[in-house]
Amino acid sequence: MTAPKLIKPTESELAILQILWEKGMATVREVHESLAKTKDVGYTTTLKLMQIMHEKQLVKRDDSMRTHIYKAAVNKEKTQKHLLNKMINGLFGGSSTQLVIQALGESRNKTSEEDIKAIQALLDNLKKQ
Amino acid sequence: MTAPKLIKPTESELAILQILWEKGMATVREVHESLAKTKDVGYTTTLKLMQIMHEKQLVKRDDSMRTHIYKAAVNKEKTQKHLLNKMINGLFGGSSTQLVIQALGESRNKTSEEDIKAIQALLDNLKKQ
DNA sequence: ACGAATATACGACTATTTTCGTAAGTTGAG
DNA sequence: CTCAACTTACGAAAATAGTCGTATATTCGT
Repeated sequence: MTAPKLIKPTESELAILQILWEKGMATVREVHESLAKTKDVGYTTTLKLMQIMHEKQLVKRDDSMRTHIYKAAVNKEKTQKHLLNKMINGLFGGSSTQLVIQALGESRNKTSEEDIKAIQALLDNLKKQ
Repeated sequence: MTAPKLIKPTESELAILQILWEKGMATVREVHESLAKTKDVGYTTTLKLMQIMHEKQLVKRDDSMRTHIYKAAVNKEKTQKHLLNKMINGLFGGSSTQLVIQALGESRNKTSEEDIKAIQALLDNLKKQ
């Protein structure tokens, strides 16, 4: 049992997970530099956050070297699904399609050909039922 | 200026807004009974929360009677959009379609004929561009 | 070898959110 | 009228989240 049952990252933790998912693995410094682009925060704050995440088992780390290497310990898709479900239940009365409708309305501009095809495929699949 | 610029209800506040959106208007007692169905919380807790929400302008109230009547002061769709965007940016790398794909995969069962049509229409619209 | 730069650990302070006890006023049944 | 039930207001404790200063250790360039 390595991963936590209930995935409940805070907002800051999510920002860090985001970066780790993208990079695969990273040092505190790397994560911090990335964070610092959009948020004004001290290095030790990032460090502390990542240490807490380690305690909570949200991230794994290799501390065999002086500079520790971190990686996400929770699955990206699982986490997305989990939080998406929470939002669907908490904000869209349990209707995932209601959320989809809102979200599609949201994508004013950049919806790629492939994305549309992917959605169409899912939709066709739903139609069959 | 009645409504707050930035809509940032907490989780508990969201639960209350949810109820107010559904009921239209309600007393603290009504909201509390509704909340109490799924969460074990004291009456004065609900009351306090609603008072805070009033300060924050998240709800309006008619206090001309002893028992005050509350109603949501923020628009449901606006709030949904706002939080959806936050999730899209914070968890789906800014890609709303990525979220849609996840969400559609989520709707295992209950996707009504109408819902599918609505989504199809939006999709057709996107295709044209 | 020495000092600057950089790393982790850790405690503590701040802020926010959630919780509820208690006080005090109002209402309504009998 | 009187008391029990109910209401709002308020303060403050408890829980959670985010912040960073400082101590200490390690590394590296010169």
